[in-house]
Amino acid sequence: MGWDAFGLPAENAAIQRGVHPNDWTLNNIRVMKEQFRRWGILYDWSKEVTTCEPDYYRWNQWLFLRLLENDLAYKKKSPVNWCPSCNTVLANEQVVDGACERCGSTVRQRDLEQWFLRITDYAEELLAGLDDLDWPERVKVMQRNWIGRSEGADLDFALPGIDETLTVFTTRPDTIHGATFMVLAPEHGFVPRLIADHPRRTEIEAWIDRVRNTPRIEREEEGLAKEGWDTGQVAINPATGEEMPIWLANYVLIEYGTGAIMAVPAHDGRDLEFARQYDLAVRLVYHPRDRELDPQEMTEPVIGEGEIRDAPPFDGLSDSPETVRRFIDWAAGLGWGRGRVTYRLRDWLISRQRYWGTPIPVVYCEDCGVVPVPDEALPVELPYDVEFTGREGNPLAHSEAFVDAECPSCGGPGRRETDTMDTFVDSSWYYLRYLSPTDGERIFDRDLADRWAPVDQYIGGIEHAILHLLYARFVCKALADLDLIGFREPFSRLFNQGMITHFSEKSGRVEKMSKSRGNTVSPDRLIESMGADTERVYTLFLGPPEDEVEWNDEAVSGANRFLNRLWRAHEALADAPATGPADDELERLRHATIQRVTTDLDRFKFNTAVAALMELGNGLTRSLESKTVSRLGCEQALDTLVQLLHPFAPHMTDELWRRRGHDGSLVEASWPDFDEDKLRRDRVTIVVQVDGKLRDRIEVAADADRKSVEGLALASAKVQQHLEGRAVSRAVVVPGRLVNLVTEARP
RNA sequence: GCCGGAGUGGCGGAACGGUAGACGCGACGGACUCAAAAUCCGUUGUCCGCAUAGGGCGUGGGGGUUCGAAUCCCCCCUCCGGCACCA
Repeated sequence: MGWDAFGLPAENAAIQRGVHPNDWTLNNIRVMKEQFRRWGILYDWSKEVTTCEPDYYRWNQWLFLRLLENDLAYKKKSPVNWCPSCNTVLANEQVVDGACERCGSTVRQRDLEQWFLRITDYAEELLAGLDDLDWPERVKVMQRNWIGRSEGADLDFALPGIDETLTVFTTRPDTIHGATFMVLAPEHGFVPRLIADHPRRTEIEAWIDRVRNTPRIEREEEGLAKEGWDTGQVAINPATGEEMPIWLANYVLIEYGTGAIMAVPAHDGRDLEFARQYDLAVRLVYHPRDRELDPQEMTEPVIGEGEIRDAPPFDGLSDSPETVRRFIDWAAGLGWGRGRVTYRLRDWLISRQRYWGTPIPVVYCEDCGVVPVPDEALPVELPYDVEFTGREGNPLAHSEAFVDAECPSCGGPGRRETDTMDTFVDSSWYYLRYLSPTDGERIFDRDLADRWAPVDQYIGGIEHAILHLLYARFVCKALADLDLIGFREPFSRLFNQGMITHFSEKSGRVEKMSKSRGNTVSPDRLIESMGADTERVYTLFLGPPEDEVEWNDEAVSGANRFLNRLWRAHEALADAPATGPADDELERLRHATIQRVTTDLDRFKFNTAVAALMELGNGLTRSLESKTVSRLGCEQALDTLVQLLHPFAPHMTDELWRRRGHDGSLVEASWPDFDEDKLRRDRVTIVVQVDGKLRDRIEVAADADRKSVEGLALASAKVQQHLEGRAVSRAVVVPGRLVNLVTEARP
């Protein structure tokens, strides 16, 4: 069990209620442990880990230093996402629709110097590795989308006006003959020189400023109007030798590719829209085969069809990956292009301007610069005595005792880094610490790690699809490259549990059950009234665990009735007869239930496992009431039921187990086995169909051969009635299941 | 727009290509009770039908494959989720 205990909620509680984050967190852990106890949830507490303890976060710092040594951690100034409410920067993955993933505030852009981890070095492996993981498809798809690989080429364009070469990234180098203008992001490095002599320079600069300061959410908004300026400069199209005007526009993003594009309006919707808006030339490369298009009139780009014309030696080629490849080879041969793959994934921003996290272990020295804290000096501990005001700025920065530090290199005066790490760093490797949680010498025991990890079965919510799960994969690969572990993927199999939803009085809708929505059902009260076993059985019976399921307060009684019936069944055992005619039937059901529950548990189908247990319970109850099964048979059925039910309802089953006279706890008892022979029946019910429609059911000996089953089916009066004298042309016999009689004159 | 997932009774949900609706909730009828609760028994997809006789129709819609389709294939609709001015 691990407590992912650092993070903003603790610090916000401190600000709002004046409780220290450390006290608040440790108290929450205590309360939650007690809750687990009441639920009957079992963990191996000797493997407990708490990320906010120095014992743990010291190894976070140690890991950071290794990444720093290997150039996988670095600091740079760049535009970053700033949440004004949380008063900290956020990683791209923590910005959802332009808003803070945690609090929902609109995120602003700020230029700040921040620490990053070089996850982009692993983009290709993170993408390729997904194919071999036994993970839900949707999680893999989300990661693929997030990594955003695109294959294409870098192409060089001469800019005679400023004596530079402009490189653009394009996935369609095969359309270069149709490139009629260039577009740069307003932030592109060449822009100041390109517009230096522009007659309306100040206007352009004002516009650039406005675009830069547009909040991310607005700039990414759908249907945002395209705006641009002609720089008055030109680039030379290396394929045609022609001059092309260079424009600046808000639809080109500095973060992607090279921050500049070649615009091919005939074959790109965005470029076409821009060309029409500013009356720029349009030239077709791929001409549709079935119609003539006037480039000056066309309103839709030509995509994925047509053949190349007026671009020797490529004339006649169709739009295909092979054509793209030939263009790349051609450009490469002439020296103005080369194949390249780009990714949407950005490096992981881990700096946080908050107190309740792992201090980043570096010291700034005027003489030596950025100096890592030596391993022996770890952990850099969080000071307890800090003021929480809620004002902007990290409380750590106001703690002189923390900030003042000696330079580890020269011994001179230094200033400690006050940024703390994103809590996703804490959770990116914790599974390795589980193996040796108290080891004071090492981050983890490599031998144990290589023996136990990767994790065979991981369980988590979909909300971690591109956060925790991507970071943990990255850190695993980095650890492997640092030769600290011998595997490159942390979690072999992943299961996504669904959310529990419930009607919310506040919104009048069925929503995710959460405290903030005020639609929670207190497990404590339910446990109080019906017991933890009812709570557990019902929760598992709700529906498939991977689905979103709605909590139904009324349906809980079903689980409660089931358990009560079982208890009464135990009390009724004494009245069972010595011998019973239906012993075999209950015995068969008992074995069938063992089989069903065992396989259902393996498949995580807890809802159908509970259903199977209820069926055995019903069978037993009926037997006891009708007194058709011997006492021994009933006792066996009850014992098996109690054993199979134990993981679902541990408290009551353990009690019943003892009352039945067994020694010890069911936790230590073995799982029941089923006997194939006992599953067999002597006589089976066979369904008879005529032309695929159910017409009758017949009883036959289980080992009856096809011919005799067919004969019995034909002998059925109901079947004869439906055949109406038509001849049977074919009989499909599925042993033990059905007979389908196919007639000649079928409709 | 691209990609992924899902549509089954009044409700939650079951169904290796082989009896659609297991199991549970709810509802209705009955037993017990002075009464209620609890408990127990029965009915409960829908339509025709006096029927607890028989039959028609039924797994979002339309085609197809098959002796047989909720399940496999194609097209469409709706909902949920991810990505999206990504060159």
